Amino acid sequence: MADNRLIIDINSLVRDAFYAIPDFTDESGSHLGGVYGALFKILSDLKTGDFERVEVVHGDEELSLIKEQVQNFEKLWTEVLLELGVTVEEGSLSVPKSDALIEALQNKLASVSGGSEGKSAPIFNCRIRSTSDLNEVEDIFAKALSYGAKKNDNYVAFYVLFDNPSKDSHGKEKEVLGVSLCFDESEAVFIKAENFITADYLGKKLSDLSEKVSLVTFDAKQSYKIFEPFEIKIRTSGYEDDASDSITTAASPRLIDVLIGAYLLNPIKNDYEPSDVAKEYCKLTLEKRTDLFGKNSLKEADEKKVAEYAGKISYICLLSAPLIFKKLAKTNMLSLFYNMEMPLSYILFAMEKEGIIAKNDELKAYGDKLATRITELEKTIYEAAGCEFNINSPKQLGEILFEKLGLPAEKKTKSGYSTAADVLEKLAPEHSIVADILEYRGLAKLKSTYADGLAEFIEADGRIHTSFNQTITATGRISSTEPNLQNIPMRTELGRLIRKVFVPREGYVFADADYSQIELRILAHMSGDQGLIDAYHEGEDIHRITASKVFHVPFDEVTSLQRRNAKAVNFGIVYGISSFGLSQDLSISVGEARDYMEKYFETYPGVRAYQEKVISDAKEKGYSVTMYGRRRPIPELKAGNFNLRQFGERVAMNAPIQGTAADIMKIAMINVFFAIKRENLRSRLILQIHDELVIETDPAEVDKVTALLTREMENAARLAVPLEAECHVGSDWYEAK
DNA sequence: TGCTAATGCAA
DNA sequence: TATTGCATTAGCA
Repeated sequence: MADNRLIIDINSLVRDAFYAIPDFTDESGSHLGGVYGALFKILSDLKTGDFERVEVVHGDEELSLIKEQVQNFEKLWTEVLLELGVTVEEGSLSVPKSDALIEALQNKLASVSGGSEGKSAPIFNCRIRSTSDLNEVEDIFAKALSYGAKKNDNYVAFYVLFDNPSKDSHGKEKEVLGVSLCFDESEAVFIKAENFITADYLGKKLSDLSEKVSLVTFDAKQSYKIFEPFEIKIRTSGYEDDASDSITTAASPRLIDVLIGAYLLNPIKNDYEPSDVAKEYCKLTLEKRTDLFGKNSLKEADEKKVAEYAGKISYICLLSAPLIFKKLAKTNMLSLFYNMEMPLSYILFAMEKEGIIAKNDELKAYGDKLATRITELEKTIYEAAGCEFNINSPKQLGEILFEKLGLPAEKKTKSGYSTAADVLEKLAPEHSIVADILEYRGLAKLKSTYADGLAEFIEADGRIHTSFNQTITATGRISSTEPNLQNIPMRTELGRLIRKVFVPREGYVFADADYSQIELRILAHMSGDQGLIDAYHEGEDIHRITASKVFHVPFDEVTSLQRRNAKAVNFGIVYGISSFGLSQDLSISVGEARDYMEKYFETYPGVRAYQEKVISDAKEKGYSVTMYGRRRPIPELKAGNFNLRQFGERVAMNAPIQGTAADIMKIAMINVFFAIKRENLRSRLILQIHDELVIETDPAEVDKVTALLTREMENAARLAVPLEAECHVGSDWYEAK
């Protein structure tokens, strides 16, 4: 076996450490930058990875800031090699891994850690006080106004503190406990919401402040529950991708959400809390909310601790905002931040607030219908098995099928037999119990997750208010939780019927529009492959056209099998397919799958070239990029493990496509939302399902809204191929889709 | 009670 | 051994 090398590209390593993409942290999670961070990263890679040699390469660097660091690093590395007695040849800084190397690097680390890049002491240089005196509060807001109104980058930080939700119901109504403010680094104040100081009052104060002052907070979407930023209040225009220099010298005050900023700078971090921003950007340690208060009501907690917690968050926002701003500018994501994500955060809030009606009675009736059949199936299954057992337990089910009934066991999982649907489907001819189990599984899923699950989320207004999360996905999509309304069944008729319980308000209808193959169209655009681009200009059925070209048959003579295969390849390409994966999907041999892919790439050579380019760029930079500059760090590309690296390559191919689709949908949402506002319509955007938008529509506005929706979606971006959106109207979600 | 694995739903 | 998510159930510490 060839030797395992840890190849270090100084430029990208230093650049990544500098931008903290991917996350360069020490054991405690504190952010490390520059040479110190790079050294630390190499050491941890060396210790954890299975390497025999280390090789250092570097290229030209344009940014002087990074160039300097690269030179520093190179000097340092050469010193280490000299200490070890390794001869340094021109252009080849390669050295075998040894304990001596690790020790020498650790000594270097210790010698540079005393410098400016070492960790600073975690101290909050900020007094925090608390008040609920109306006069005093008026005075504080007046001071904030006079400070913030002087300059647009005189930020005033605030944080709206909500209580924990009461545990009994799913109702998300969380009480406002107060608002902290900080605009002077030496002091933060927590304003308690009590007596004359109501949540409404505080919200009004913030709304007024936002007219003249740049505000910064953590998780703006939550704070919209009490205030409306002035820039949203007066806005009627859609998305504009203005140049970054006009953003940096913004003419009017803006709202800044450091959570969203931190997410854009590192979207692969699991979740962001204020303490994470404190650690990464301010090098301060902030205790986590659950560590301080658990999940109990904060009303029962020590008032002083509560005020300190809220005050510190404002302080962290004030300190981190300029740093996050600078980093967004450096990474060319300012426009993405200001023009796309910030307005979107308000739209998501508005959609959550609007919610969607789900008919409780119908949900219940649907669930009861399922329960009847489930009971029947249980009986049949127990009889066939010869005993009663928990069908929902893969462990017990595996024992029954593969031991008691002696069916041929195929796949194994970590803990036993696999009983996944694709395995069972192959076993179906062996024993009649298998088909019943599959049906049981399907029904049980529908009942637990959808019939029963969704009913739990219907609130007093008869509507389900999902949470749209903007800072979760690695690619820039939004996600939906509590409940997830982005995975309501569609593919089977029985499941699809669930959609009938989602209805618009009395007298209204739904307008539902979805993009036609947006990801494949983006691939055509980004790859610039003329064949694929032409295919989209030729006609409607892209899969048939692809089949025709790939299999060299006339368009009208494409068989349904050929079309199906072409479709699978089209989809697979977007995910960064392997021939094995394709063979699984189509139930064909790996050889045949490889043949299909080869033919596909011959047909669309630009696609292969594009994918290779994307991978090599990502390897060089450590991240891949969407059309709108959104970055997806891919540390896996530097992994020693082959499978992990392969995964990294698939991610590198997929992220720009999925991410660009997400970007375009976000633009469409902004344009749709403000067009509705501009035209004073009563219709409301209520759902987004990645490539689909649902609007609750006043029947009098149907023509206007369907036209608007289709227009804004199709014109959200101008690509080398047309973007197509299909719009349907119906009196429930089933009909409208 | 909290965590992970297995499973399956969507784009 | 196909991308991105979220919810449920079992099973176990």
